[in-house]
Amino acid sequence: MQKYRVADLGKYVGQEVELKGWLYNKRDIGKVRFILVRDGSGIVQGVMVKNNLPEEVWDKFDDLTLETSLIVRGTVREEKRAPGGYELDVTDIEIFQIADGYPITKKSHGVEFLMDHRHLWLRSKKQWAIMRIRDEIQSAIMDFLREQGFVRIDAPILTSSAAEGTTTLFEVDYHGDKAYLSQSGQLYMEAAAMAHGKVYCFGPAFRAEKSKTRRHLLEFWMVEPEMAWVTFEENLEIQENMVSYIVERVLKNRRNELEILERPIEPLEKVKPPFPRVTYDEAIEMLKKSGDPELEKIEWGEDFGAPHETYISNKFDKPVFITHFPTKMKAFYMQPDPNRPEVVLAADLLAPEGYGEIIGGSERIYDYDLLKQRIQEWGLPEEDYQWYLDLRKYGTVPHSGFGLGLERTVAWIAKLPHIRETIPFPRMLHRMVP
RNA sequence: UCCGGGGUAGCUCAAUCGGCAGAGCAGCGGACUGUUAAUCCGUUGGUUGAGGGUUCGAGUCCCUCCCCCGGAGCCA
Repeated sequence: MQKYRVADLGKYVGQEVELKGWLYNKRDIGKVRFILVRDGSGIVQGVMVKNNLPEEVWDKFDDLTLETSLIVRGTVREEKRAPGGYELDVTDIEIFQIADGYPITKKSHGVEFLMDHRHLWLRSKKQWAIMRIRDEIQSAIMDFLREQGFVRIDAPILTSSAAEGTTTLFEVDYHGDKAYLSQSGQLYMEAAAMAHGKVYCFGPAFRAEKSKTRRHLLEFWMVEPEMAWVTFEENLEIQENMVSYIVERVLKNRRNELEILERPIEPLEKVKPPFPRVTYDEAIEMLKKSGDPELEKIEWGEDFGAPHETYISNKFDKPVFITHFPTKMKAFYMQPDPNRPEVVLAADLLAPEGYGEIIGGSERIYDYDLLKQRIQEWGLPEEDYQWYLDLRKYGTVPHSGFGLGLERTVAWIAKLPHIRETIPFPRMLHRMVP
């Protein structure tokens, strides 16, 4: 293992250190040569001066190619001109393996080429920054929920039927039976919430729709908290607190990565509770008055498309909740508004800057008879939902939960044009390799 | 699945009306003591996605197929 890391070089000014890593770039201007070395924690520039180096060390520069693995020794020096503030006066280079013909060069590449080389693209500076922001968001989510008393409960990936009966699922052979890759762990979390009070699952979800947009993956990660004795309003408060905490953590711990991505931080600094709430009815009214003939076509009872969401969210500089959707539009398990049964106690959270829905949540039906009726109305196979109905039979309580899409959250916070760069190895309609 | 755009050197792209397939970068050789995608000089590199057709002649026109990108629907 390496003792010294590029990220910690500030601690070793004036000292000799040994870095183990890869050649990121090199430049040669004659009797002075520069090597950029990355070690996973960061990138540092090493300086080689011909008059100060033994010839055999000086000559090793000629063999270095992009992504050659090496061990570099040198003295750390503070340097204002260097990104990061430190440089290494190289004293020795030990080549581990010369990388011959590294495909990703310093010039521009197209998406297809980069995606074909995703296993190597991950080494690039921006991709490195994105993965570290993703990691910070995941950690922030887990820390927040743990702090709030949630227990992490893992949901199964292989399931016997659709959770919501709406979306297309990936079918797998289950020793002769049909099984499906999970599209949501929610129903299982409802069971677990009756055991632990507050629970969440955090894992992959699968949707087999042939989606081909910048907001969709076939395999994505979702965190799904579920809480007993929590009603609609309290559910929204937890969501806005969690999202605000996530943003705060990224601003605190991943400032450098945001800079690498040239992500403006002012919009993120505004993300503090409470978030604005707009009812579905109000949203329809806003669209009707938008002045855009396409948007004005929408009628009550229709779902929003991406342009509708963008229009609404652009009216606010924070994430915005859209609440009280028509019952017919939403999943079978959502609790109707007691005052208006034609709408449900559900809310979507739209991220700012046109990033669309990052959370979908609701209060769940706790009444046995109503839930049974809904299962029938939605035409779902009742026998598959017996265990789910049991939860309403043995000590039912009001409960609520939500699902937050990790990749969409990363895309928004990192301000990326496409969701495919937010996950290490994206699974898309025409992409399963690498 | 539908609509639109595209496939030319390792990469990113150009090629006028159908008339000798080009440039930048990468690679290779050389110059340069502070470079930040370094710069400068020289140089190698082609089954134009596949198949068929029209033509004296096709990267270019026609037909079939394959692949990619963007958008729609679905949703996180």
